[in-house]
Amino acid sequence: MAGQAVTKAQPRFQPAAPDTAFICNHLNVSRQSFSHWLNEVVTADKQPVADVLNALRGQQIYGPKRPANGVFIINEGAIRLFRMMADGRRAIIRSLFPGDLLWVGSNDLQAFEAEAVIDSHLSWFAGDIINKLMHEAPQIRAFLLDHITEDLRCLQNQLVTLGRKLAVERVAFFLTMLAARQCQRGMPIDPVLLPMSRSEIADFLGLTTETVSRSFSQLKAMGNISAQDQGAVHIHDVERLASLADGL
Amino acid sequence: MAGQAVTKAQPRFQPAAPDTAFICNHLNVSRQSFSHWLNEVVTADKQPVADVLNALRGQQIYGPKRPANGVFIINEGAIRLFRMMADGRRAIIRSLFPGDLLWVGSNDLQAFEAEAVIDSHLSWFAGDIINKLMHEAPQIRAFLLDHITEDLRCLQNQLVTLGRKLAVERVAFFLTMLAARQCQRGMPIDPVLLPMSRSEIADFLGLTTETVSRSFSQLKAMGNISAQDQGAVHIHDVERLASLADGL
DNA sequence: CGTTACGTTGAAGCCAGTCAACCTGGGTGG
DNA sequence: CCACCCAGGTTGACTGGCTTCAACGTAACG
Repeated sequence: MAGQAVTKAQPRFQPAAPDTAFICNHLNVSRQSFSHWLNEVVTADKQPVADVLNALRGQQIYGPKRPANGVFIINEGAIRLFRMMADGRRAIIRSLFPGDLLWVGSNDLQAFEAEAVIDSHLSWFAGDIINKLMHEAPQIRAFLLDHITEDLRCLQNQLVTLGRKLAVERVAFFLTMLAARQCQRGMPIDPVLLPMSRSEIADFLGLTTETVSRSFSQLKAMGNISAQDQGAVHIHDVERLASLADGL
Repeated sequence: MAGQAVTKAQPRFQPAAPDTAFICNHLNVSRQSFSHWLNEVVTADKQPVADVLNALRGQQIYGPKRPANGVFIINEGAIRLFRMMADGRRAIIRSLFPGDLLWVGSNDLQAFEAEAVIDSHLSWFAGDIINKLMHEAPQIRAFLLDHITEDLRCLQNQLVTLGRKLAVERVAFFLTMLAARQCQRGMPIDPVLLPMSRSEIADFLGLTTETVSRSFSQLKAMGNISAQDQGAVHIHDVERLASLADGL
């Protein structure tokens, strides 16, 4: 189940910075398509700048054993960022969906691991390429910075949730967030898809599977959500669920 | 107690980007002095690029009412980033000390407030100035990016702490972190200074003042720390405290 | 010397964790 | 095809760690 090496379409994980000549037309594109556009960037001799990676369900994408410096873009699938404590406690730091970015710092080896929740497809941009892109294309720099500050805000929301919210509020927050991200990606909001198990949700919200399950039931009983199967949920009133998540 | 307007030494909170001509010599300086060095950056006509702000204890520095886009640098004092929930629950997201940076995103109004824990002194760099700096001085860009990824890692640590750790482990984590930051800033490690009250620590760790107090007592009883007065703590064995924080 | 804010300690209550039983659906093999 | 297994989800009963409520101690300040 847990990760072997990832299948790599092209074998250059950390190549020397190519002489990039960018297609810097039509840059006023929306957020999620910008990620997609980045994948089209090529060098002067028409070589793609990004490394393409395919990761099967459960495979490790990044870990302490593999220090690096650069940015992943998630094209398809779902990625989880997590950290294990010595005694087996797991904390899921973030879930990444198509269009999301994953920064991997250079300083010291990172304190988290990343693996595929479902079969996924990603691109890797090495640090020096990112540097070059940020230097030569201000729009890309702005995009990357926007994204990283968005990540910060997201983590701040999670901190408030883990620090001060009750179980039901946490689950309500989780569903609201999933719904928001889903429509941010241009998908319909009605069936909110849960591409992860209860124990993943639990480790994400700082709860146990049982408590997550109970909170789901409670939300159903209160008439906030209903579920056909256990991988999809229908939210009756998004506003109401959101204010429930904020303790109102 | 809670914030009036901050005293501003120079009255341009969001000025037009000046024609910056930078002193880009001697850039191989260490982390904390780099922040200090940034304050020395001037425009072509010798005007300082940064806005200087003084904030008294308890004054608000940034809030939802004051949307902006740029970077604060903390020169002196201590700043807390926090979020209030509607019913009064408070979550402290981060404490900032001299040398730390505070990014304020542009997209939508931020979901946190910042205020001075003790009398503080900061610099403000508006978004367009930051942009210009990042474009013209790659070292500054690298420094800023390093700092923001460091922030991310820090928030990730907090998430693990709030999500999966017991009360004593949280306090141990807190003290370890303070100690680390203190020696990162070139200060002696021996008396770890606590420039905040128990209720601040509580809101930072997702606990109550009582539980924080009990955990301190427990750490004393276990022989991990000792305290002369309640604003300074002596850690007997930093390694041991750190591993305690990791649940070992 | 009283007041006030903050910290500590104790006792009781509650929310979420733990343990366990049961259910369901999907895969396997007889 | 059905019996069987197994992993994941739900629900119930009990436990435990943190919160809540409350009393007391202590230091700063007028």
